[in-house]
Amino acid sequence: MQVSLEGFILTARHTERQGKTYVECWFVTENSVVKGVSPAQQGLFFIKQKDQAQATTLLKKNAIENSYKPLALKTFDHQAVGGVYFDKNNSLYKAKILLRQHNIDCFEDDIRLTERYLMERFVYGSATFSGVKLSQTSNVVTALQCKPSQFVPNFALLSIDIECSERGELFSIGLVSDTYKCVLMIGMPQLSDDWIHWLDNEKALLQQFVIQVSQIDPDIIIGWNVVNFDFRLLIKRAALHNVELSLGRDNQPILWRDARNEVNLGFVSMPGRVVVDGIDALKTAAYQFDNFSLENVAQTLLGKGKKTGDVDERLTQIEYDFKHNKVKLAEYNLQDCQLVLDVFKHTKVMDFLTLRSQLTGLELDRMGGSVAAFINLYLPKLHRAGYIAPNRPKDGGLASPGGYVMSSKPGLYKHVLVLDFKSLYPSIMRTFKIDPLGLVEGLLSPEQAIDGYRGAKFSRDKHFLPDIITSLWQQRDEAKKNRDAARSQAIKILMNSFYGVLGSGGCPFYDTRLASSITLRGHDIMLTTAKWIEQAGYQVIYGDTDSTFVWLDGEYSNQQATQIGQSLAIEINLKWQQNIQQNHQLDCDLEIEFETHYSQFLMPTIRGSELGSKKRYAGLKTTRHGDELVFKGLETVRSDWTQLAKNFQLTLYKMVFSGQKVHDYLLQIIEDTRTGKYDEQLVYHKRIRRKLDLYVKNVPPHVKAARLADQQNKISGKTLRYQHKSWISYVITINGPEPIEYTTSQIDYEHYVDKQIKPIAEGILPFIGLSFEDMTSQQMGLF
DNA sequence: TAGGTACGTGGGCTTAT
DNA sequence: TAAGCCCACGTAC
Repeated sequence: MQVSLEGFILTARHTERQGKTYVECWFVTENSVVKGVSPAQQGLFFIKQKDQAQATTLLKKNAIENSYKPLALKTFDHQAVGGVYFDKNNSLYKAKILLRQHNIDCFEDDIRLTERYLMERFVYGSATFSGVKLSQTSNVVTALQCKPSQFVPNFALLSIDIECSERGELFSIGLVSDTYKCVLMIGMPQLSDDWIHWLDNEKALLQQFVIQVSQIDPDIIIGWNVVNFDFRLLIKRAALHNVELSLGRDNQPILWRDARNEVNLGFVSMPGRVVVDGIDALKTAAYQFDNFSLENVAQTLLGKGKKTGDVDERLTQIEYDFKHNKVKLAEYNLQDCQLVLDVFKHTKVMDFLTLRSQLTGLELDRMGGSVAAFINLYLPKLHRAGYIAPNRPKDGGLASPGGYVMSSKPGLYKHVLVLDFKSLYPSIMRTFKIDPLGLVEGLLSPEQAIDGYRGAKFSRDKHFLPDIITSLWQQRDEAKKNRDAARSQAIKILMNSFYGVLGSGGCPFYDTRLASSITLRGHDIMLTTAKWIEQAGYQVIYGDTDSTFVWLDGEYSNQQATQIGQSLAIEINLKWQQNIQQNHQLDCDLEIEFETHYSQFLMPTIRGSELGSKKRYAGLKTTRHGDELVFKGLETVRSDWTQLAKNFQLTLYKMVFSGQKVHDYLLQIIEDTRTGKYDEQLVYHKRIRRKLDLYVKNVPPHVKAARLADQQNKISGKTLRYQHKSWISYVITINGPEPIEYTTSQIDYEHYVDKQIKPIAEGILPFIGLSFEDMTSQQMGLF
């Protein structure tokens, strides 16, 4: 029976049967879940036609089955290529290794079969698919055909969370969806709510979990660190008890893969279901939290969530409850599942991931992947233009410069305006037709081409990126108009990733001329814009990459300042249009806009110098809704400064901006610090970004503290907590840094006065004619 | 299971004195 | 022991 349906691809993989390879996709349709199986597919890569004889001989000698076909395609250096085709994935893999060993270039040999299958059909996430169904009730479609679509289903989400002992023995598993909740708990049945299912032992728990998931039949399983904690442990315990974790659809087993270069990182996959971790998902959607614990995220976003003590305390509590109060543990377990579900709903992060998938073809559970997204979008178009992708540079390629950061003019200012270019790099790529194919074609006919930098020339009409960006830009404007934040965000991130990808040696299209033609054009735009603003009679005091800070010397009302900002923006936009039409005969897509009016603004100097600082400033922003203090780069916004320093800086700047005297406050805070009034604000938090034993050349304070902590943990038989990448909280004592959980020495108050208060005071006091040294030495004299 | 560069700061380590 | 270099971290864009 022939069918045609619309669906969204949950998972796609290739399978082999009788020496042939098939693409197998699981689709969620409007009211069913369908497995589609394609006709037999061949994997392929390309080689230069001149290498064909040697390659064919080598493959034959090694008995690797293949077929070769010359194609009307060429490399970026204009050499004709042919495709080498394989029925079996393993043959392709062996072939590329063999040919590489004999220095024969293979192209696009790392594009996987399923990815190529979908991208060459321009299928990204959604698909209209058709094929043959065996019966009315079957959920399998063979002879699959796919076409692009925009269909989005309602995904069935299931939130899971496990509780276990410190040694990793399972206690319980919570499962919560919109319509169902339960906790599977090991223990003798006792009087309790019916959502608690009692199981005899760990093996029974795991078996029941598989049954439960199969019955709930979710499309997407979510949780908090669910892959690298929950599933990692579930898989380990299942192996121990010889339980098959057939959690996929059609009872397919779940698969675990360790990341290549990371110890504590792995991935799960299973046909027909996707596992999405809340932490990864929020990070991908550009959410930022100081601390990605579920408690903190739920508290920040939803204003709810339980208060928990430190990790040790929590583990002890769980183990205690498992012995003495299982119902309480079950409730706790359930609550975490519910919180994750609530966070997903609140942030609409699945909407974001779905849109990202539709824009890029990346799977829902694929994090990062900017290069892959670029390839998915670009490669099919490139092939149709007669080219294949080059290989990524072996040595990472030549470096390219980044954004232009102006020297700043330090000072305490009134009325500083910030003008920003909207999406500067994408707009440069649009305007100046920056594009990999465009570079190849531009160099072929340089006389009509657009000048780039570092010898680049870009074709005026043969290119893809400018049009892709233009289309995305329009879609984003549309999304903004419809107040569709998830869509707007997904598009913004994708647009901004294009530059990063072209500037990354990990991308096959990397070319320093592409990246430099974007960034160096940015330099020129910044400098020229600043020049025009000065010609208009204002002073530019700073700028970074796409922003320009303009000082209005004099007295202005908010309205007047805004007026000036807006007319400056209009004037500059006009000038750029004229300039680019005149010099390049191109339409200008650059757009500067008036962003902020700071009624008070501090541009500090570099510490211990007269020179203006970069990437550090503070200002009092005036908006319709009132005043707001903004800090950039300064201690207040740095997670590795103490709360004491942050509170001090905030108060001090407020006082200075409002013209208050700071003398008494400064002396008071120093005295209060010394007398122990702020002891709980003296903690440093810092990440330990490497493994603890890799710090050999010099041992920074946070590493010293971490080593002390783990020495103590070892002595008292506790788990070592700092050996791999981790976070440490510590204080500085008269005996040096000590971890907060094992602080024994007296706090070194002079350290805090000297290293947390003094530098912050010295950052701003000189601008109001004061000196920290003078103010405090008078005080010292009194003692 | 490959987005980037530019920058400031503190502190340890090495070296010249 | 002061100066300079380099490492480590976090941040702006």
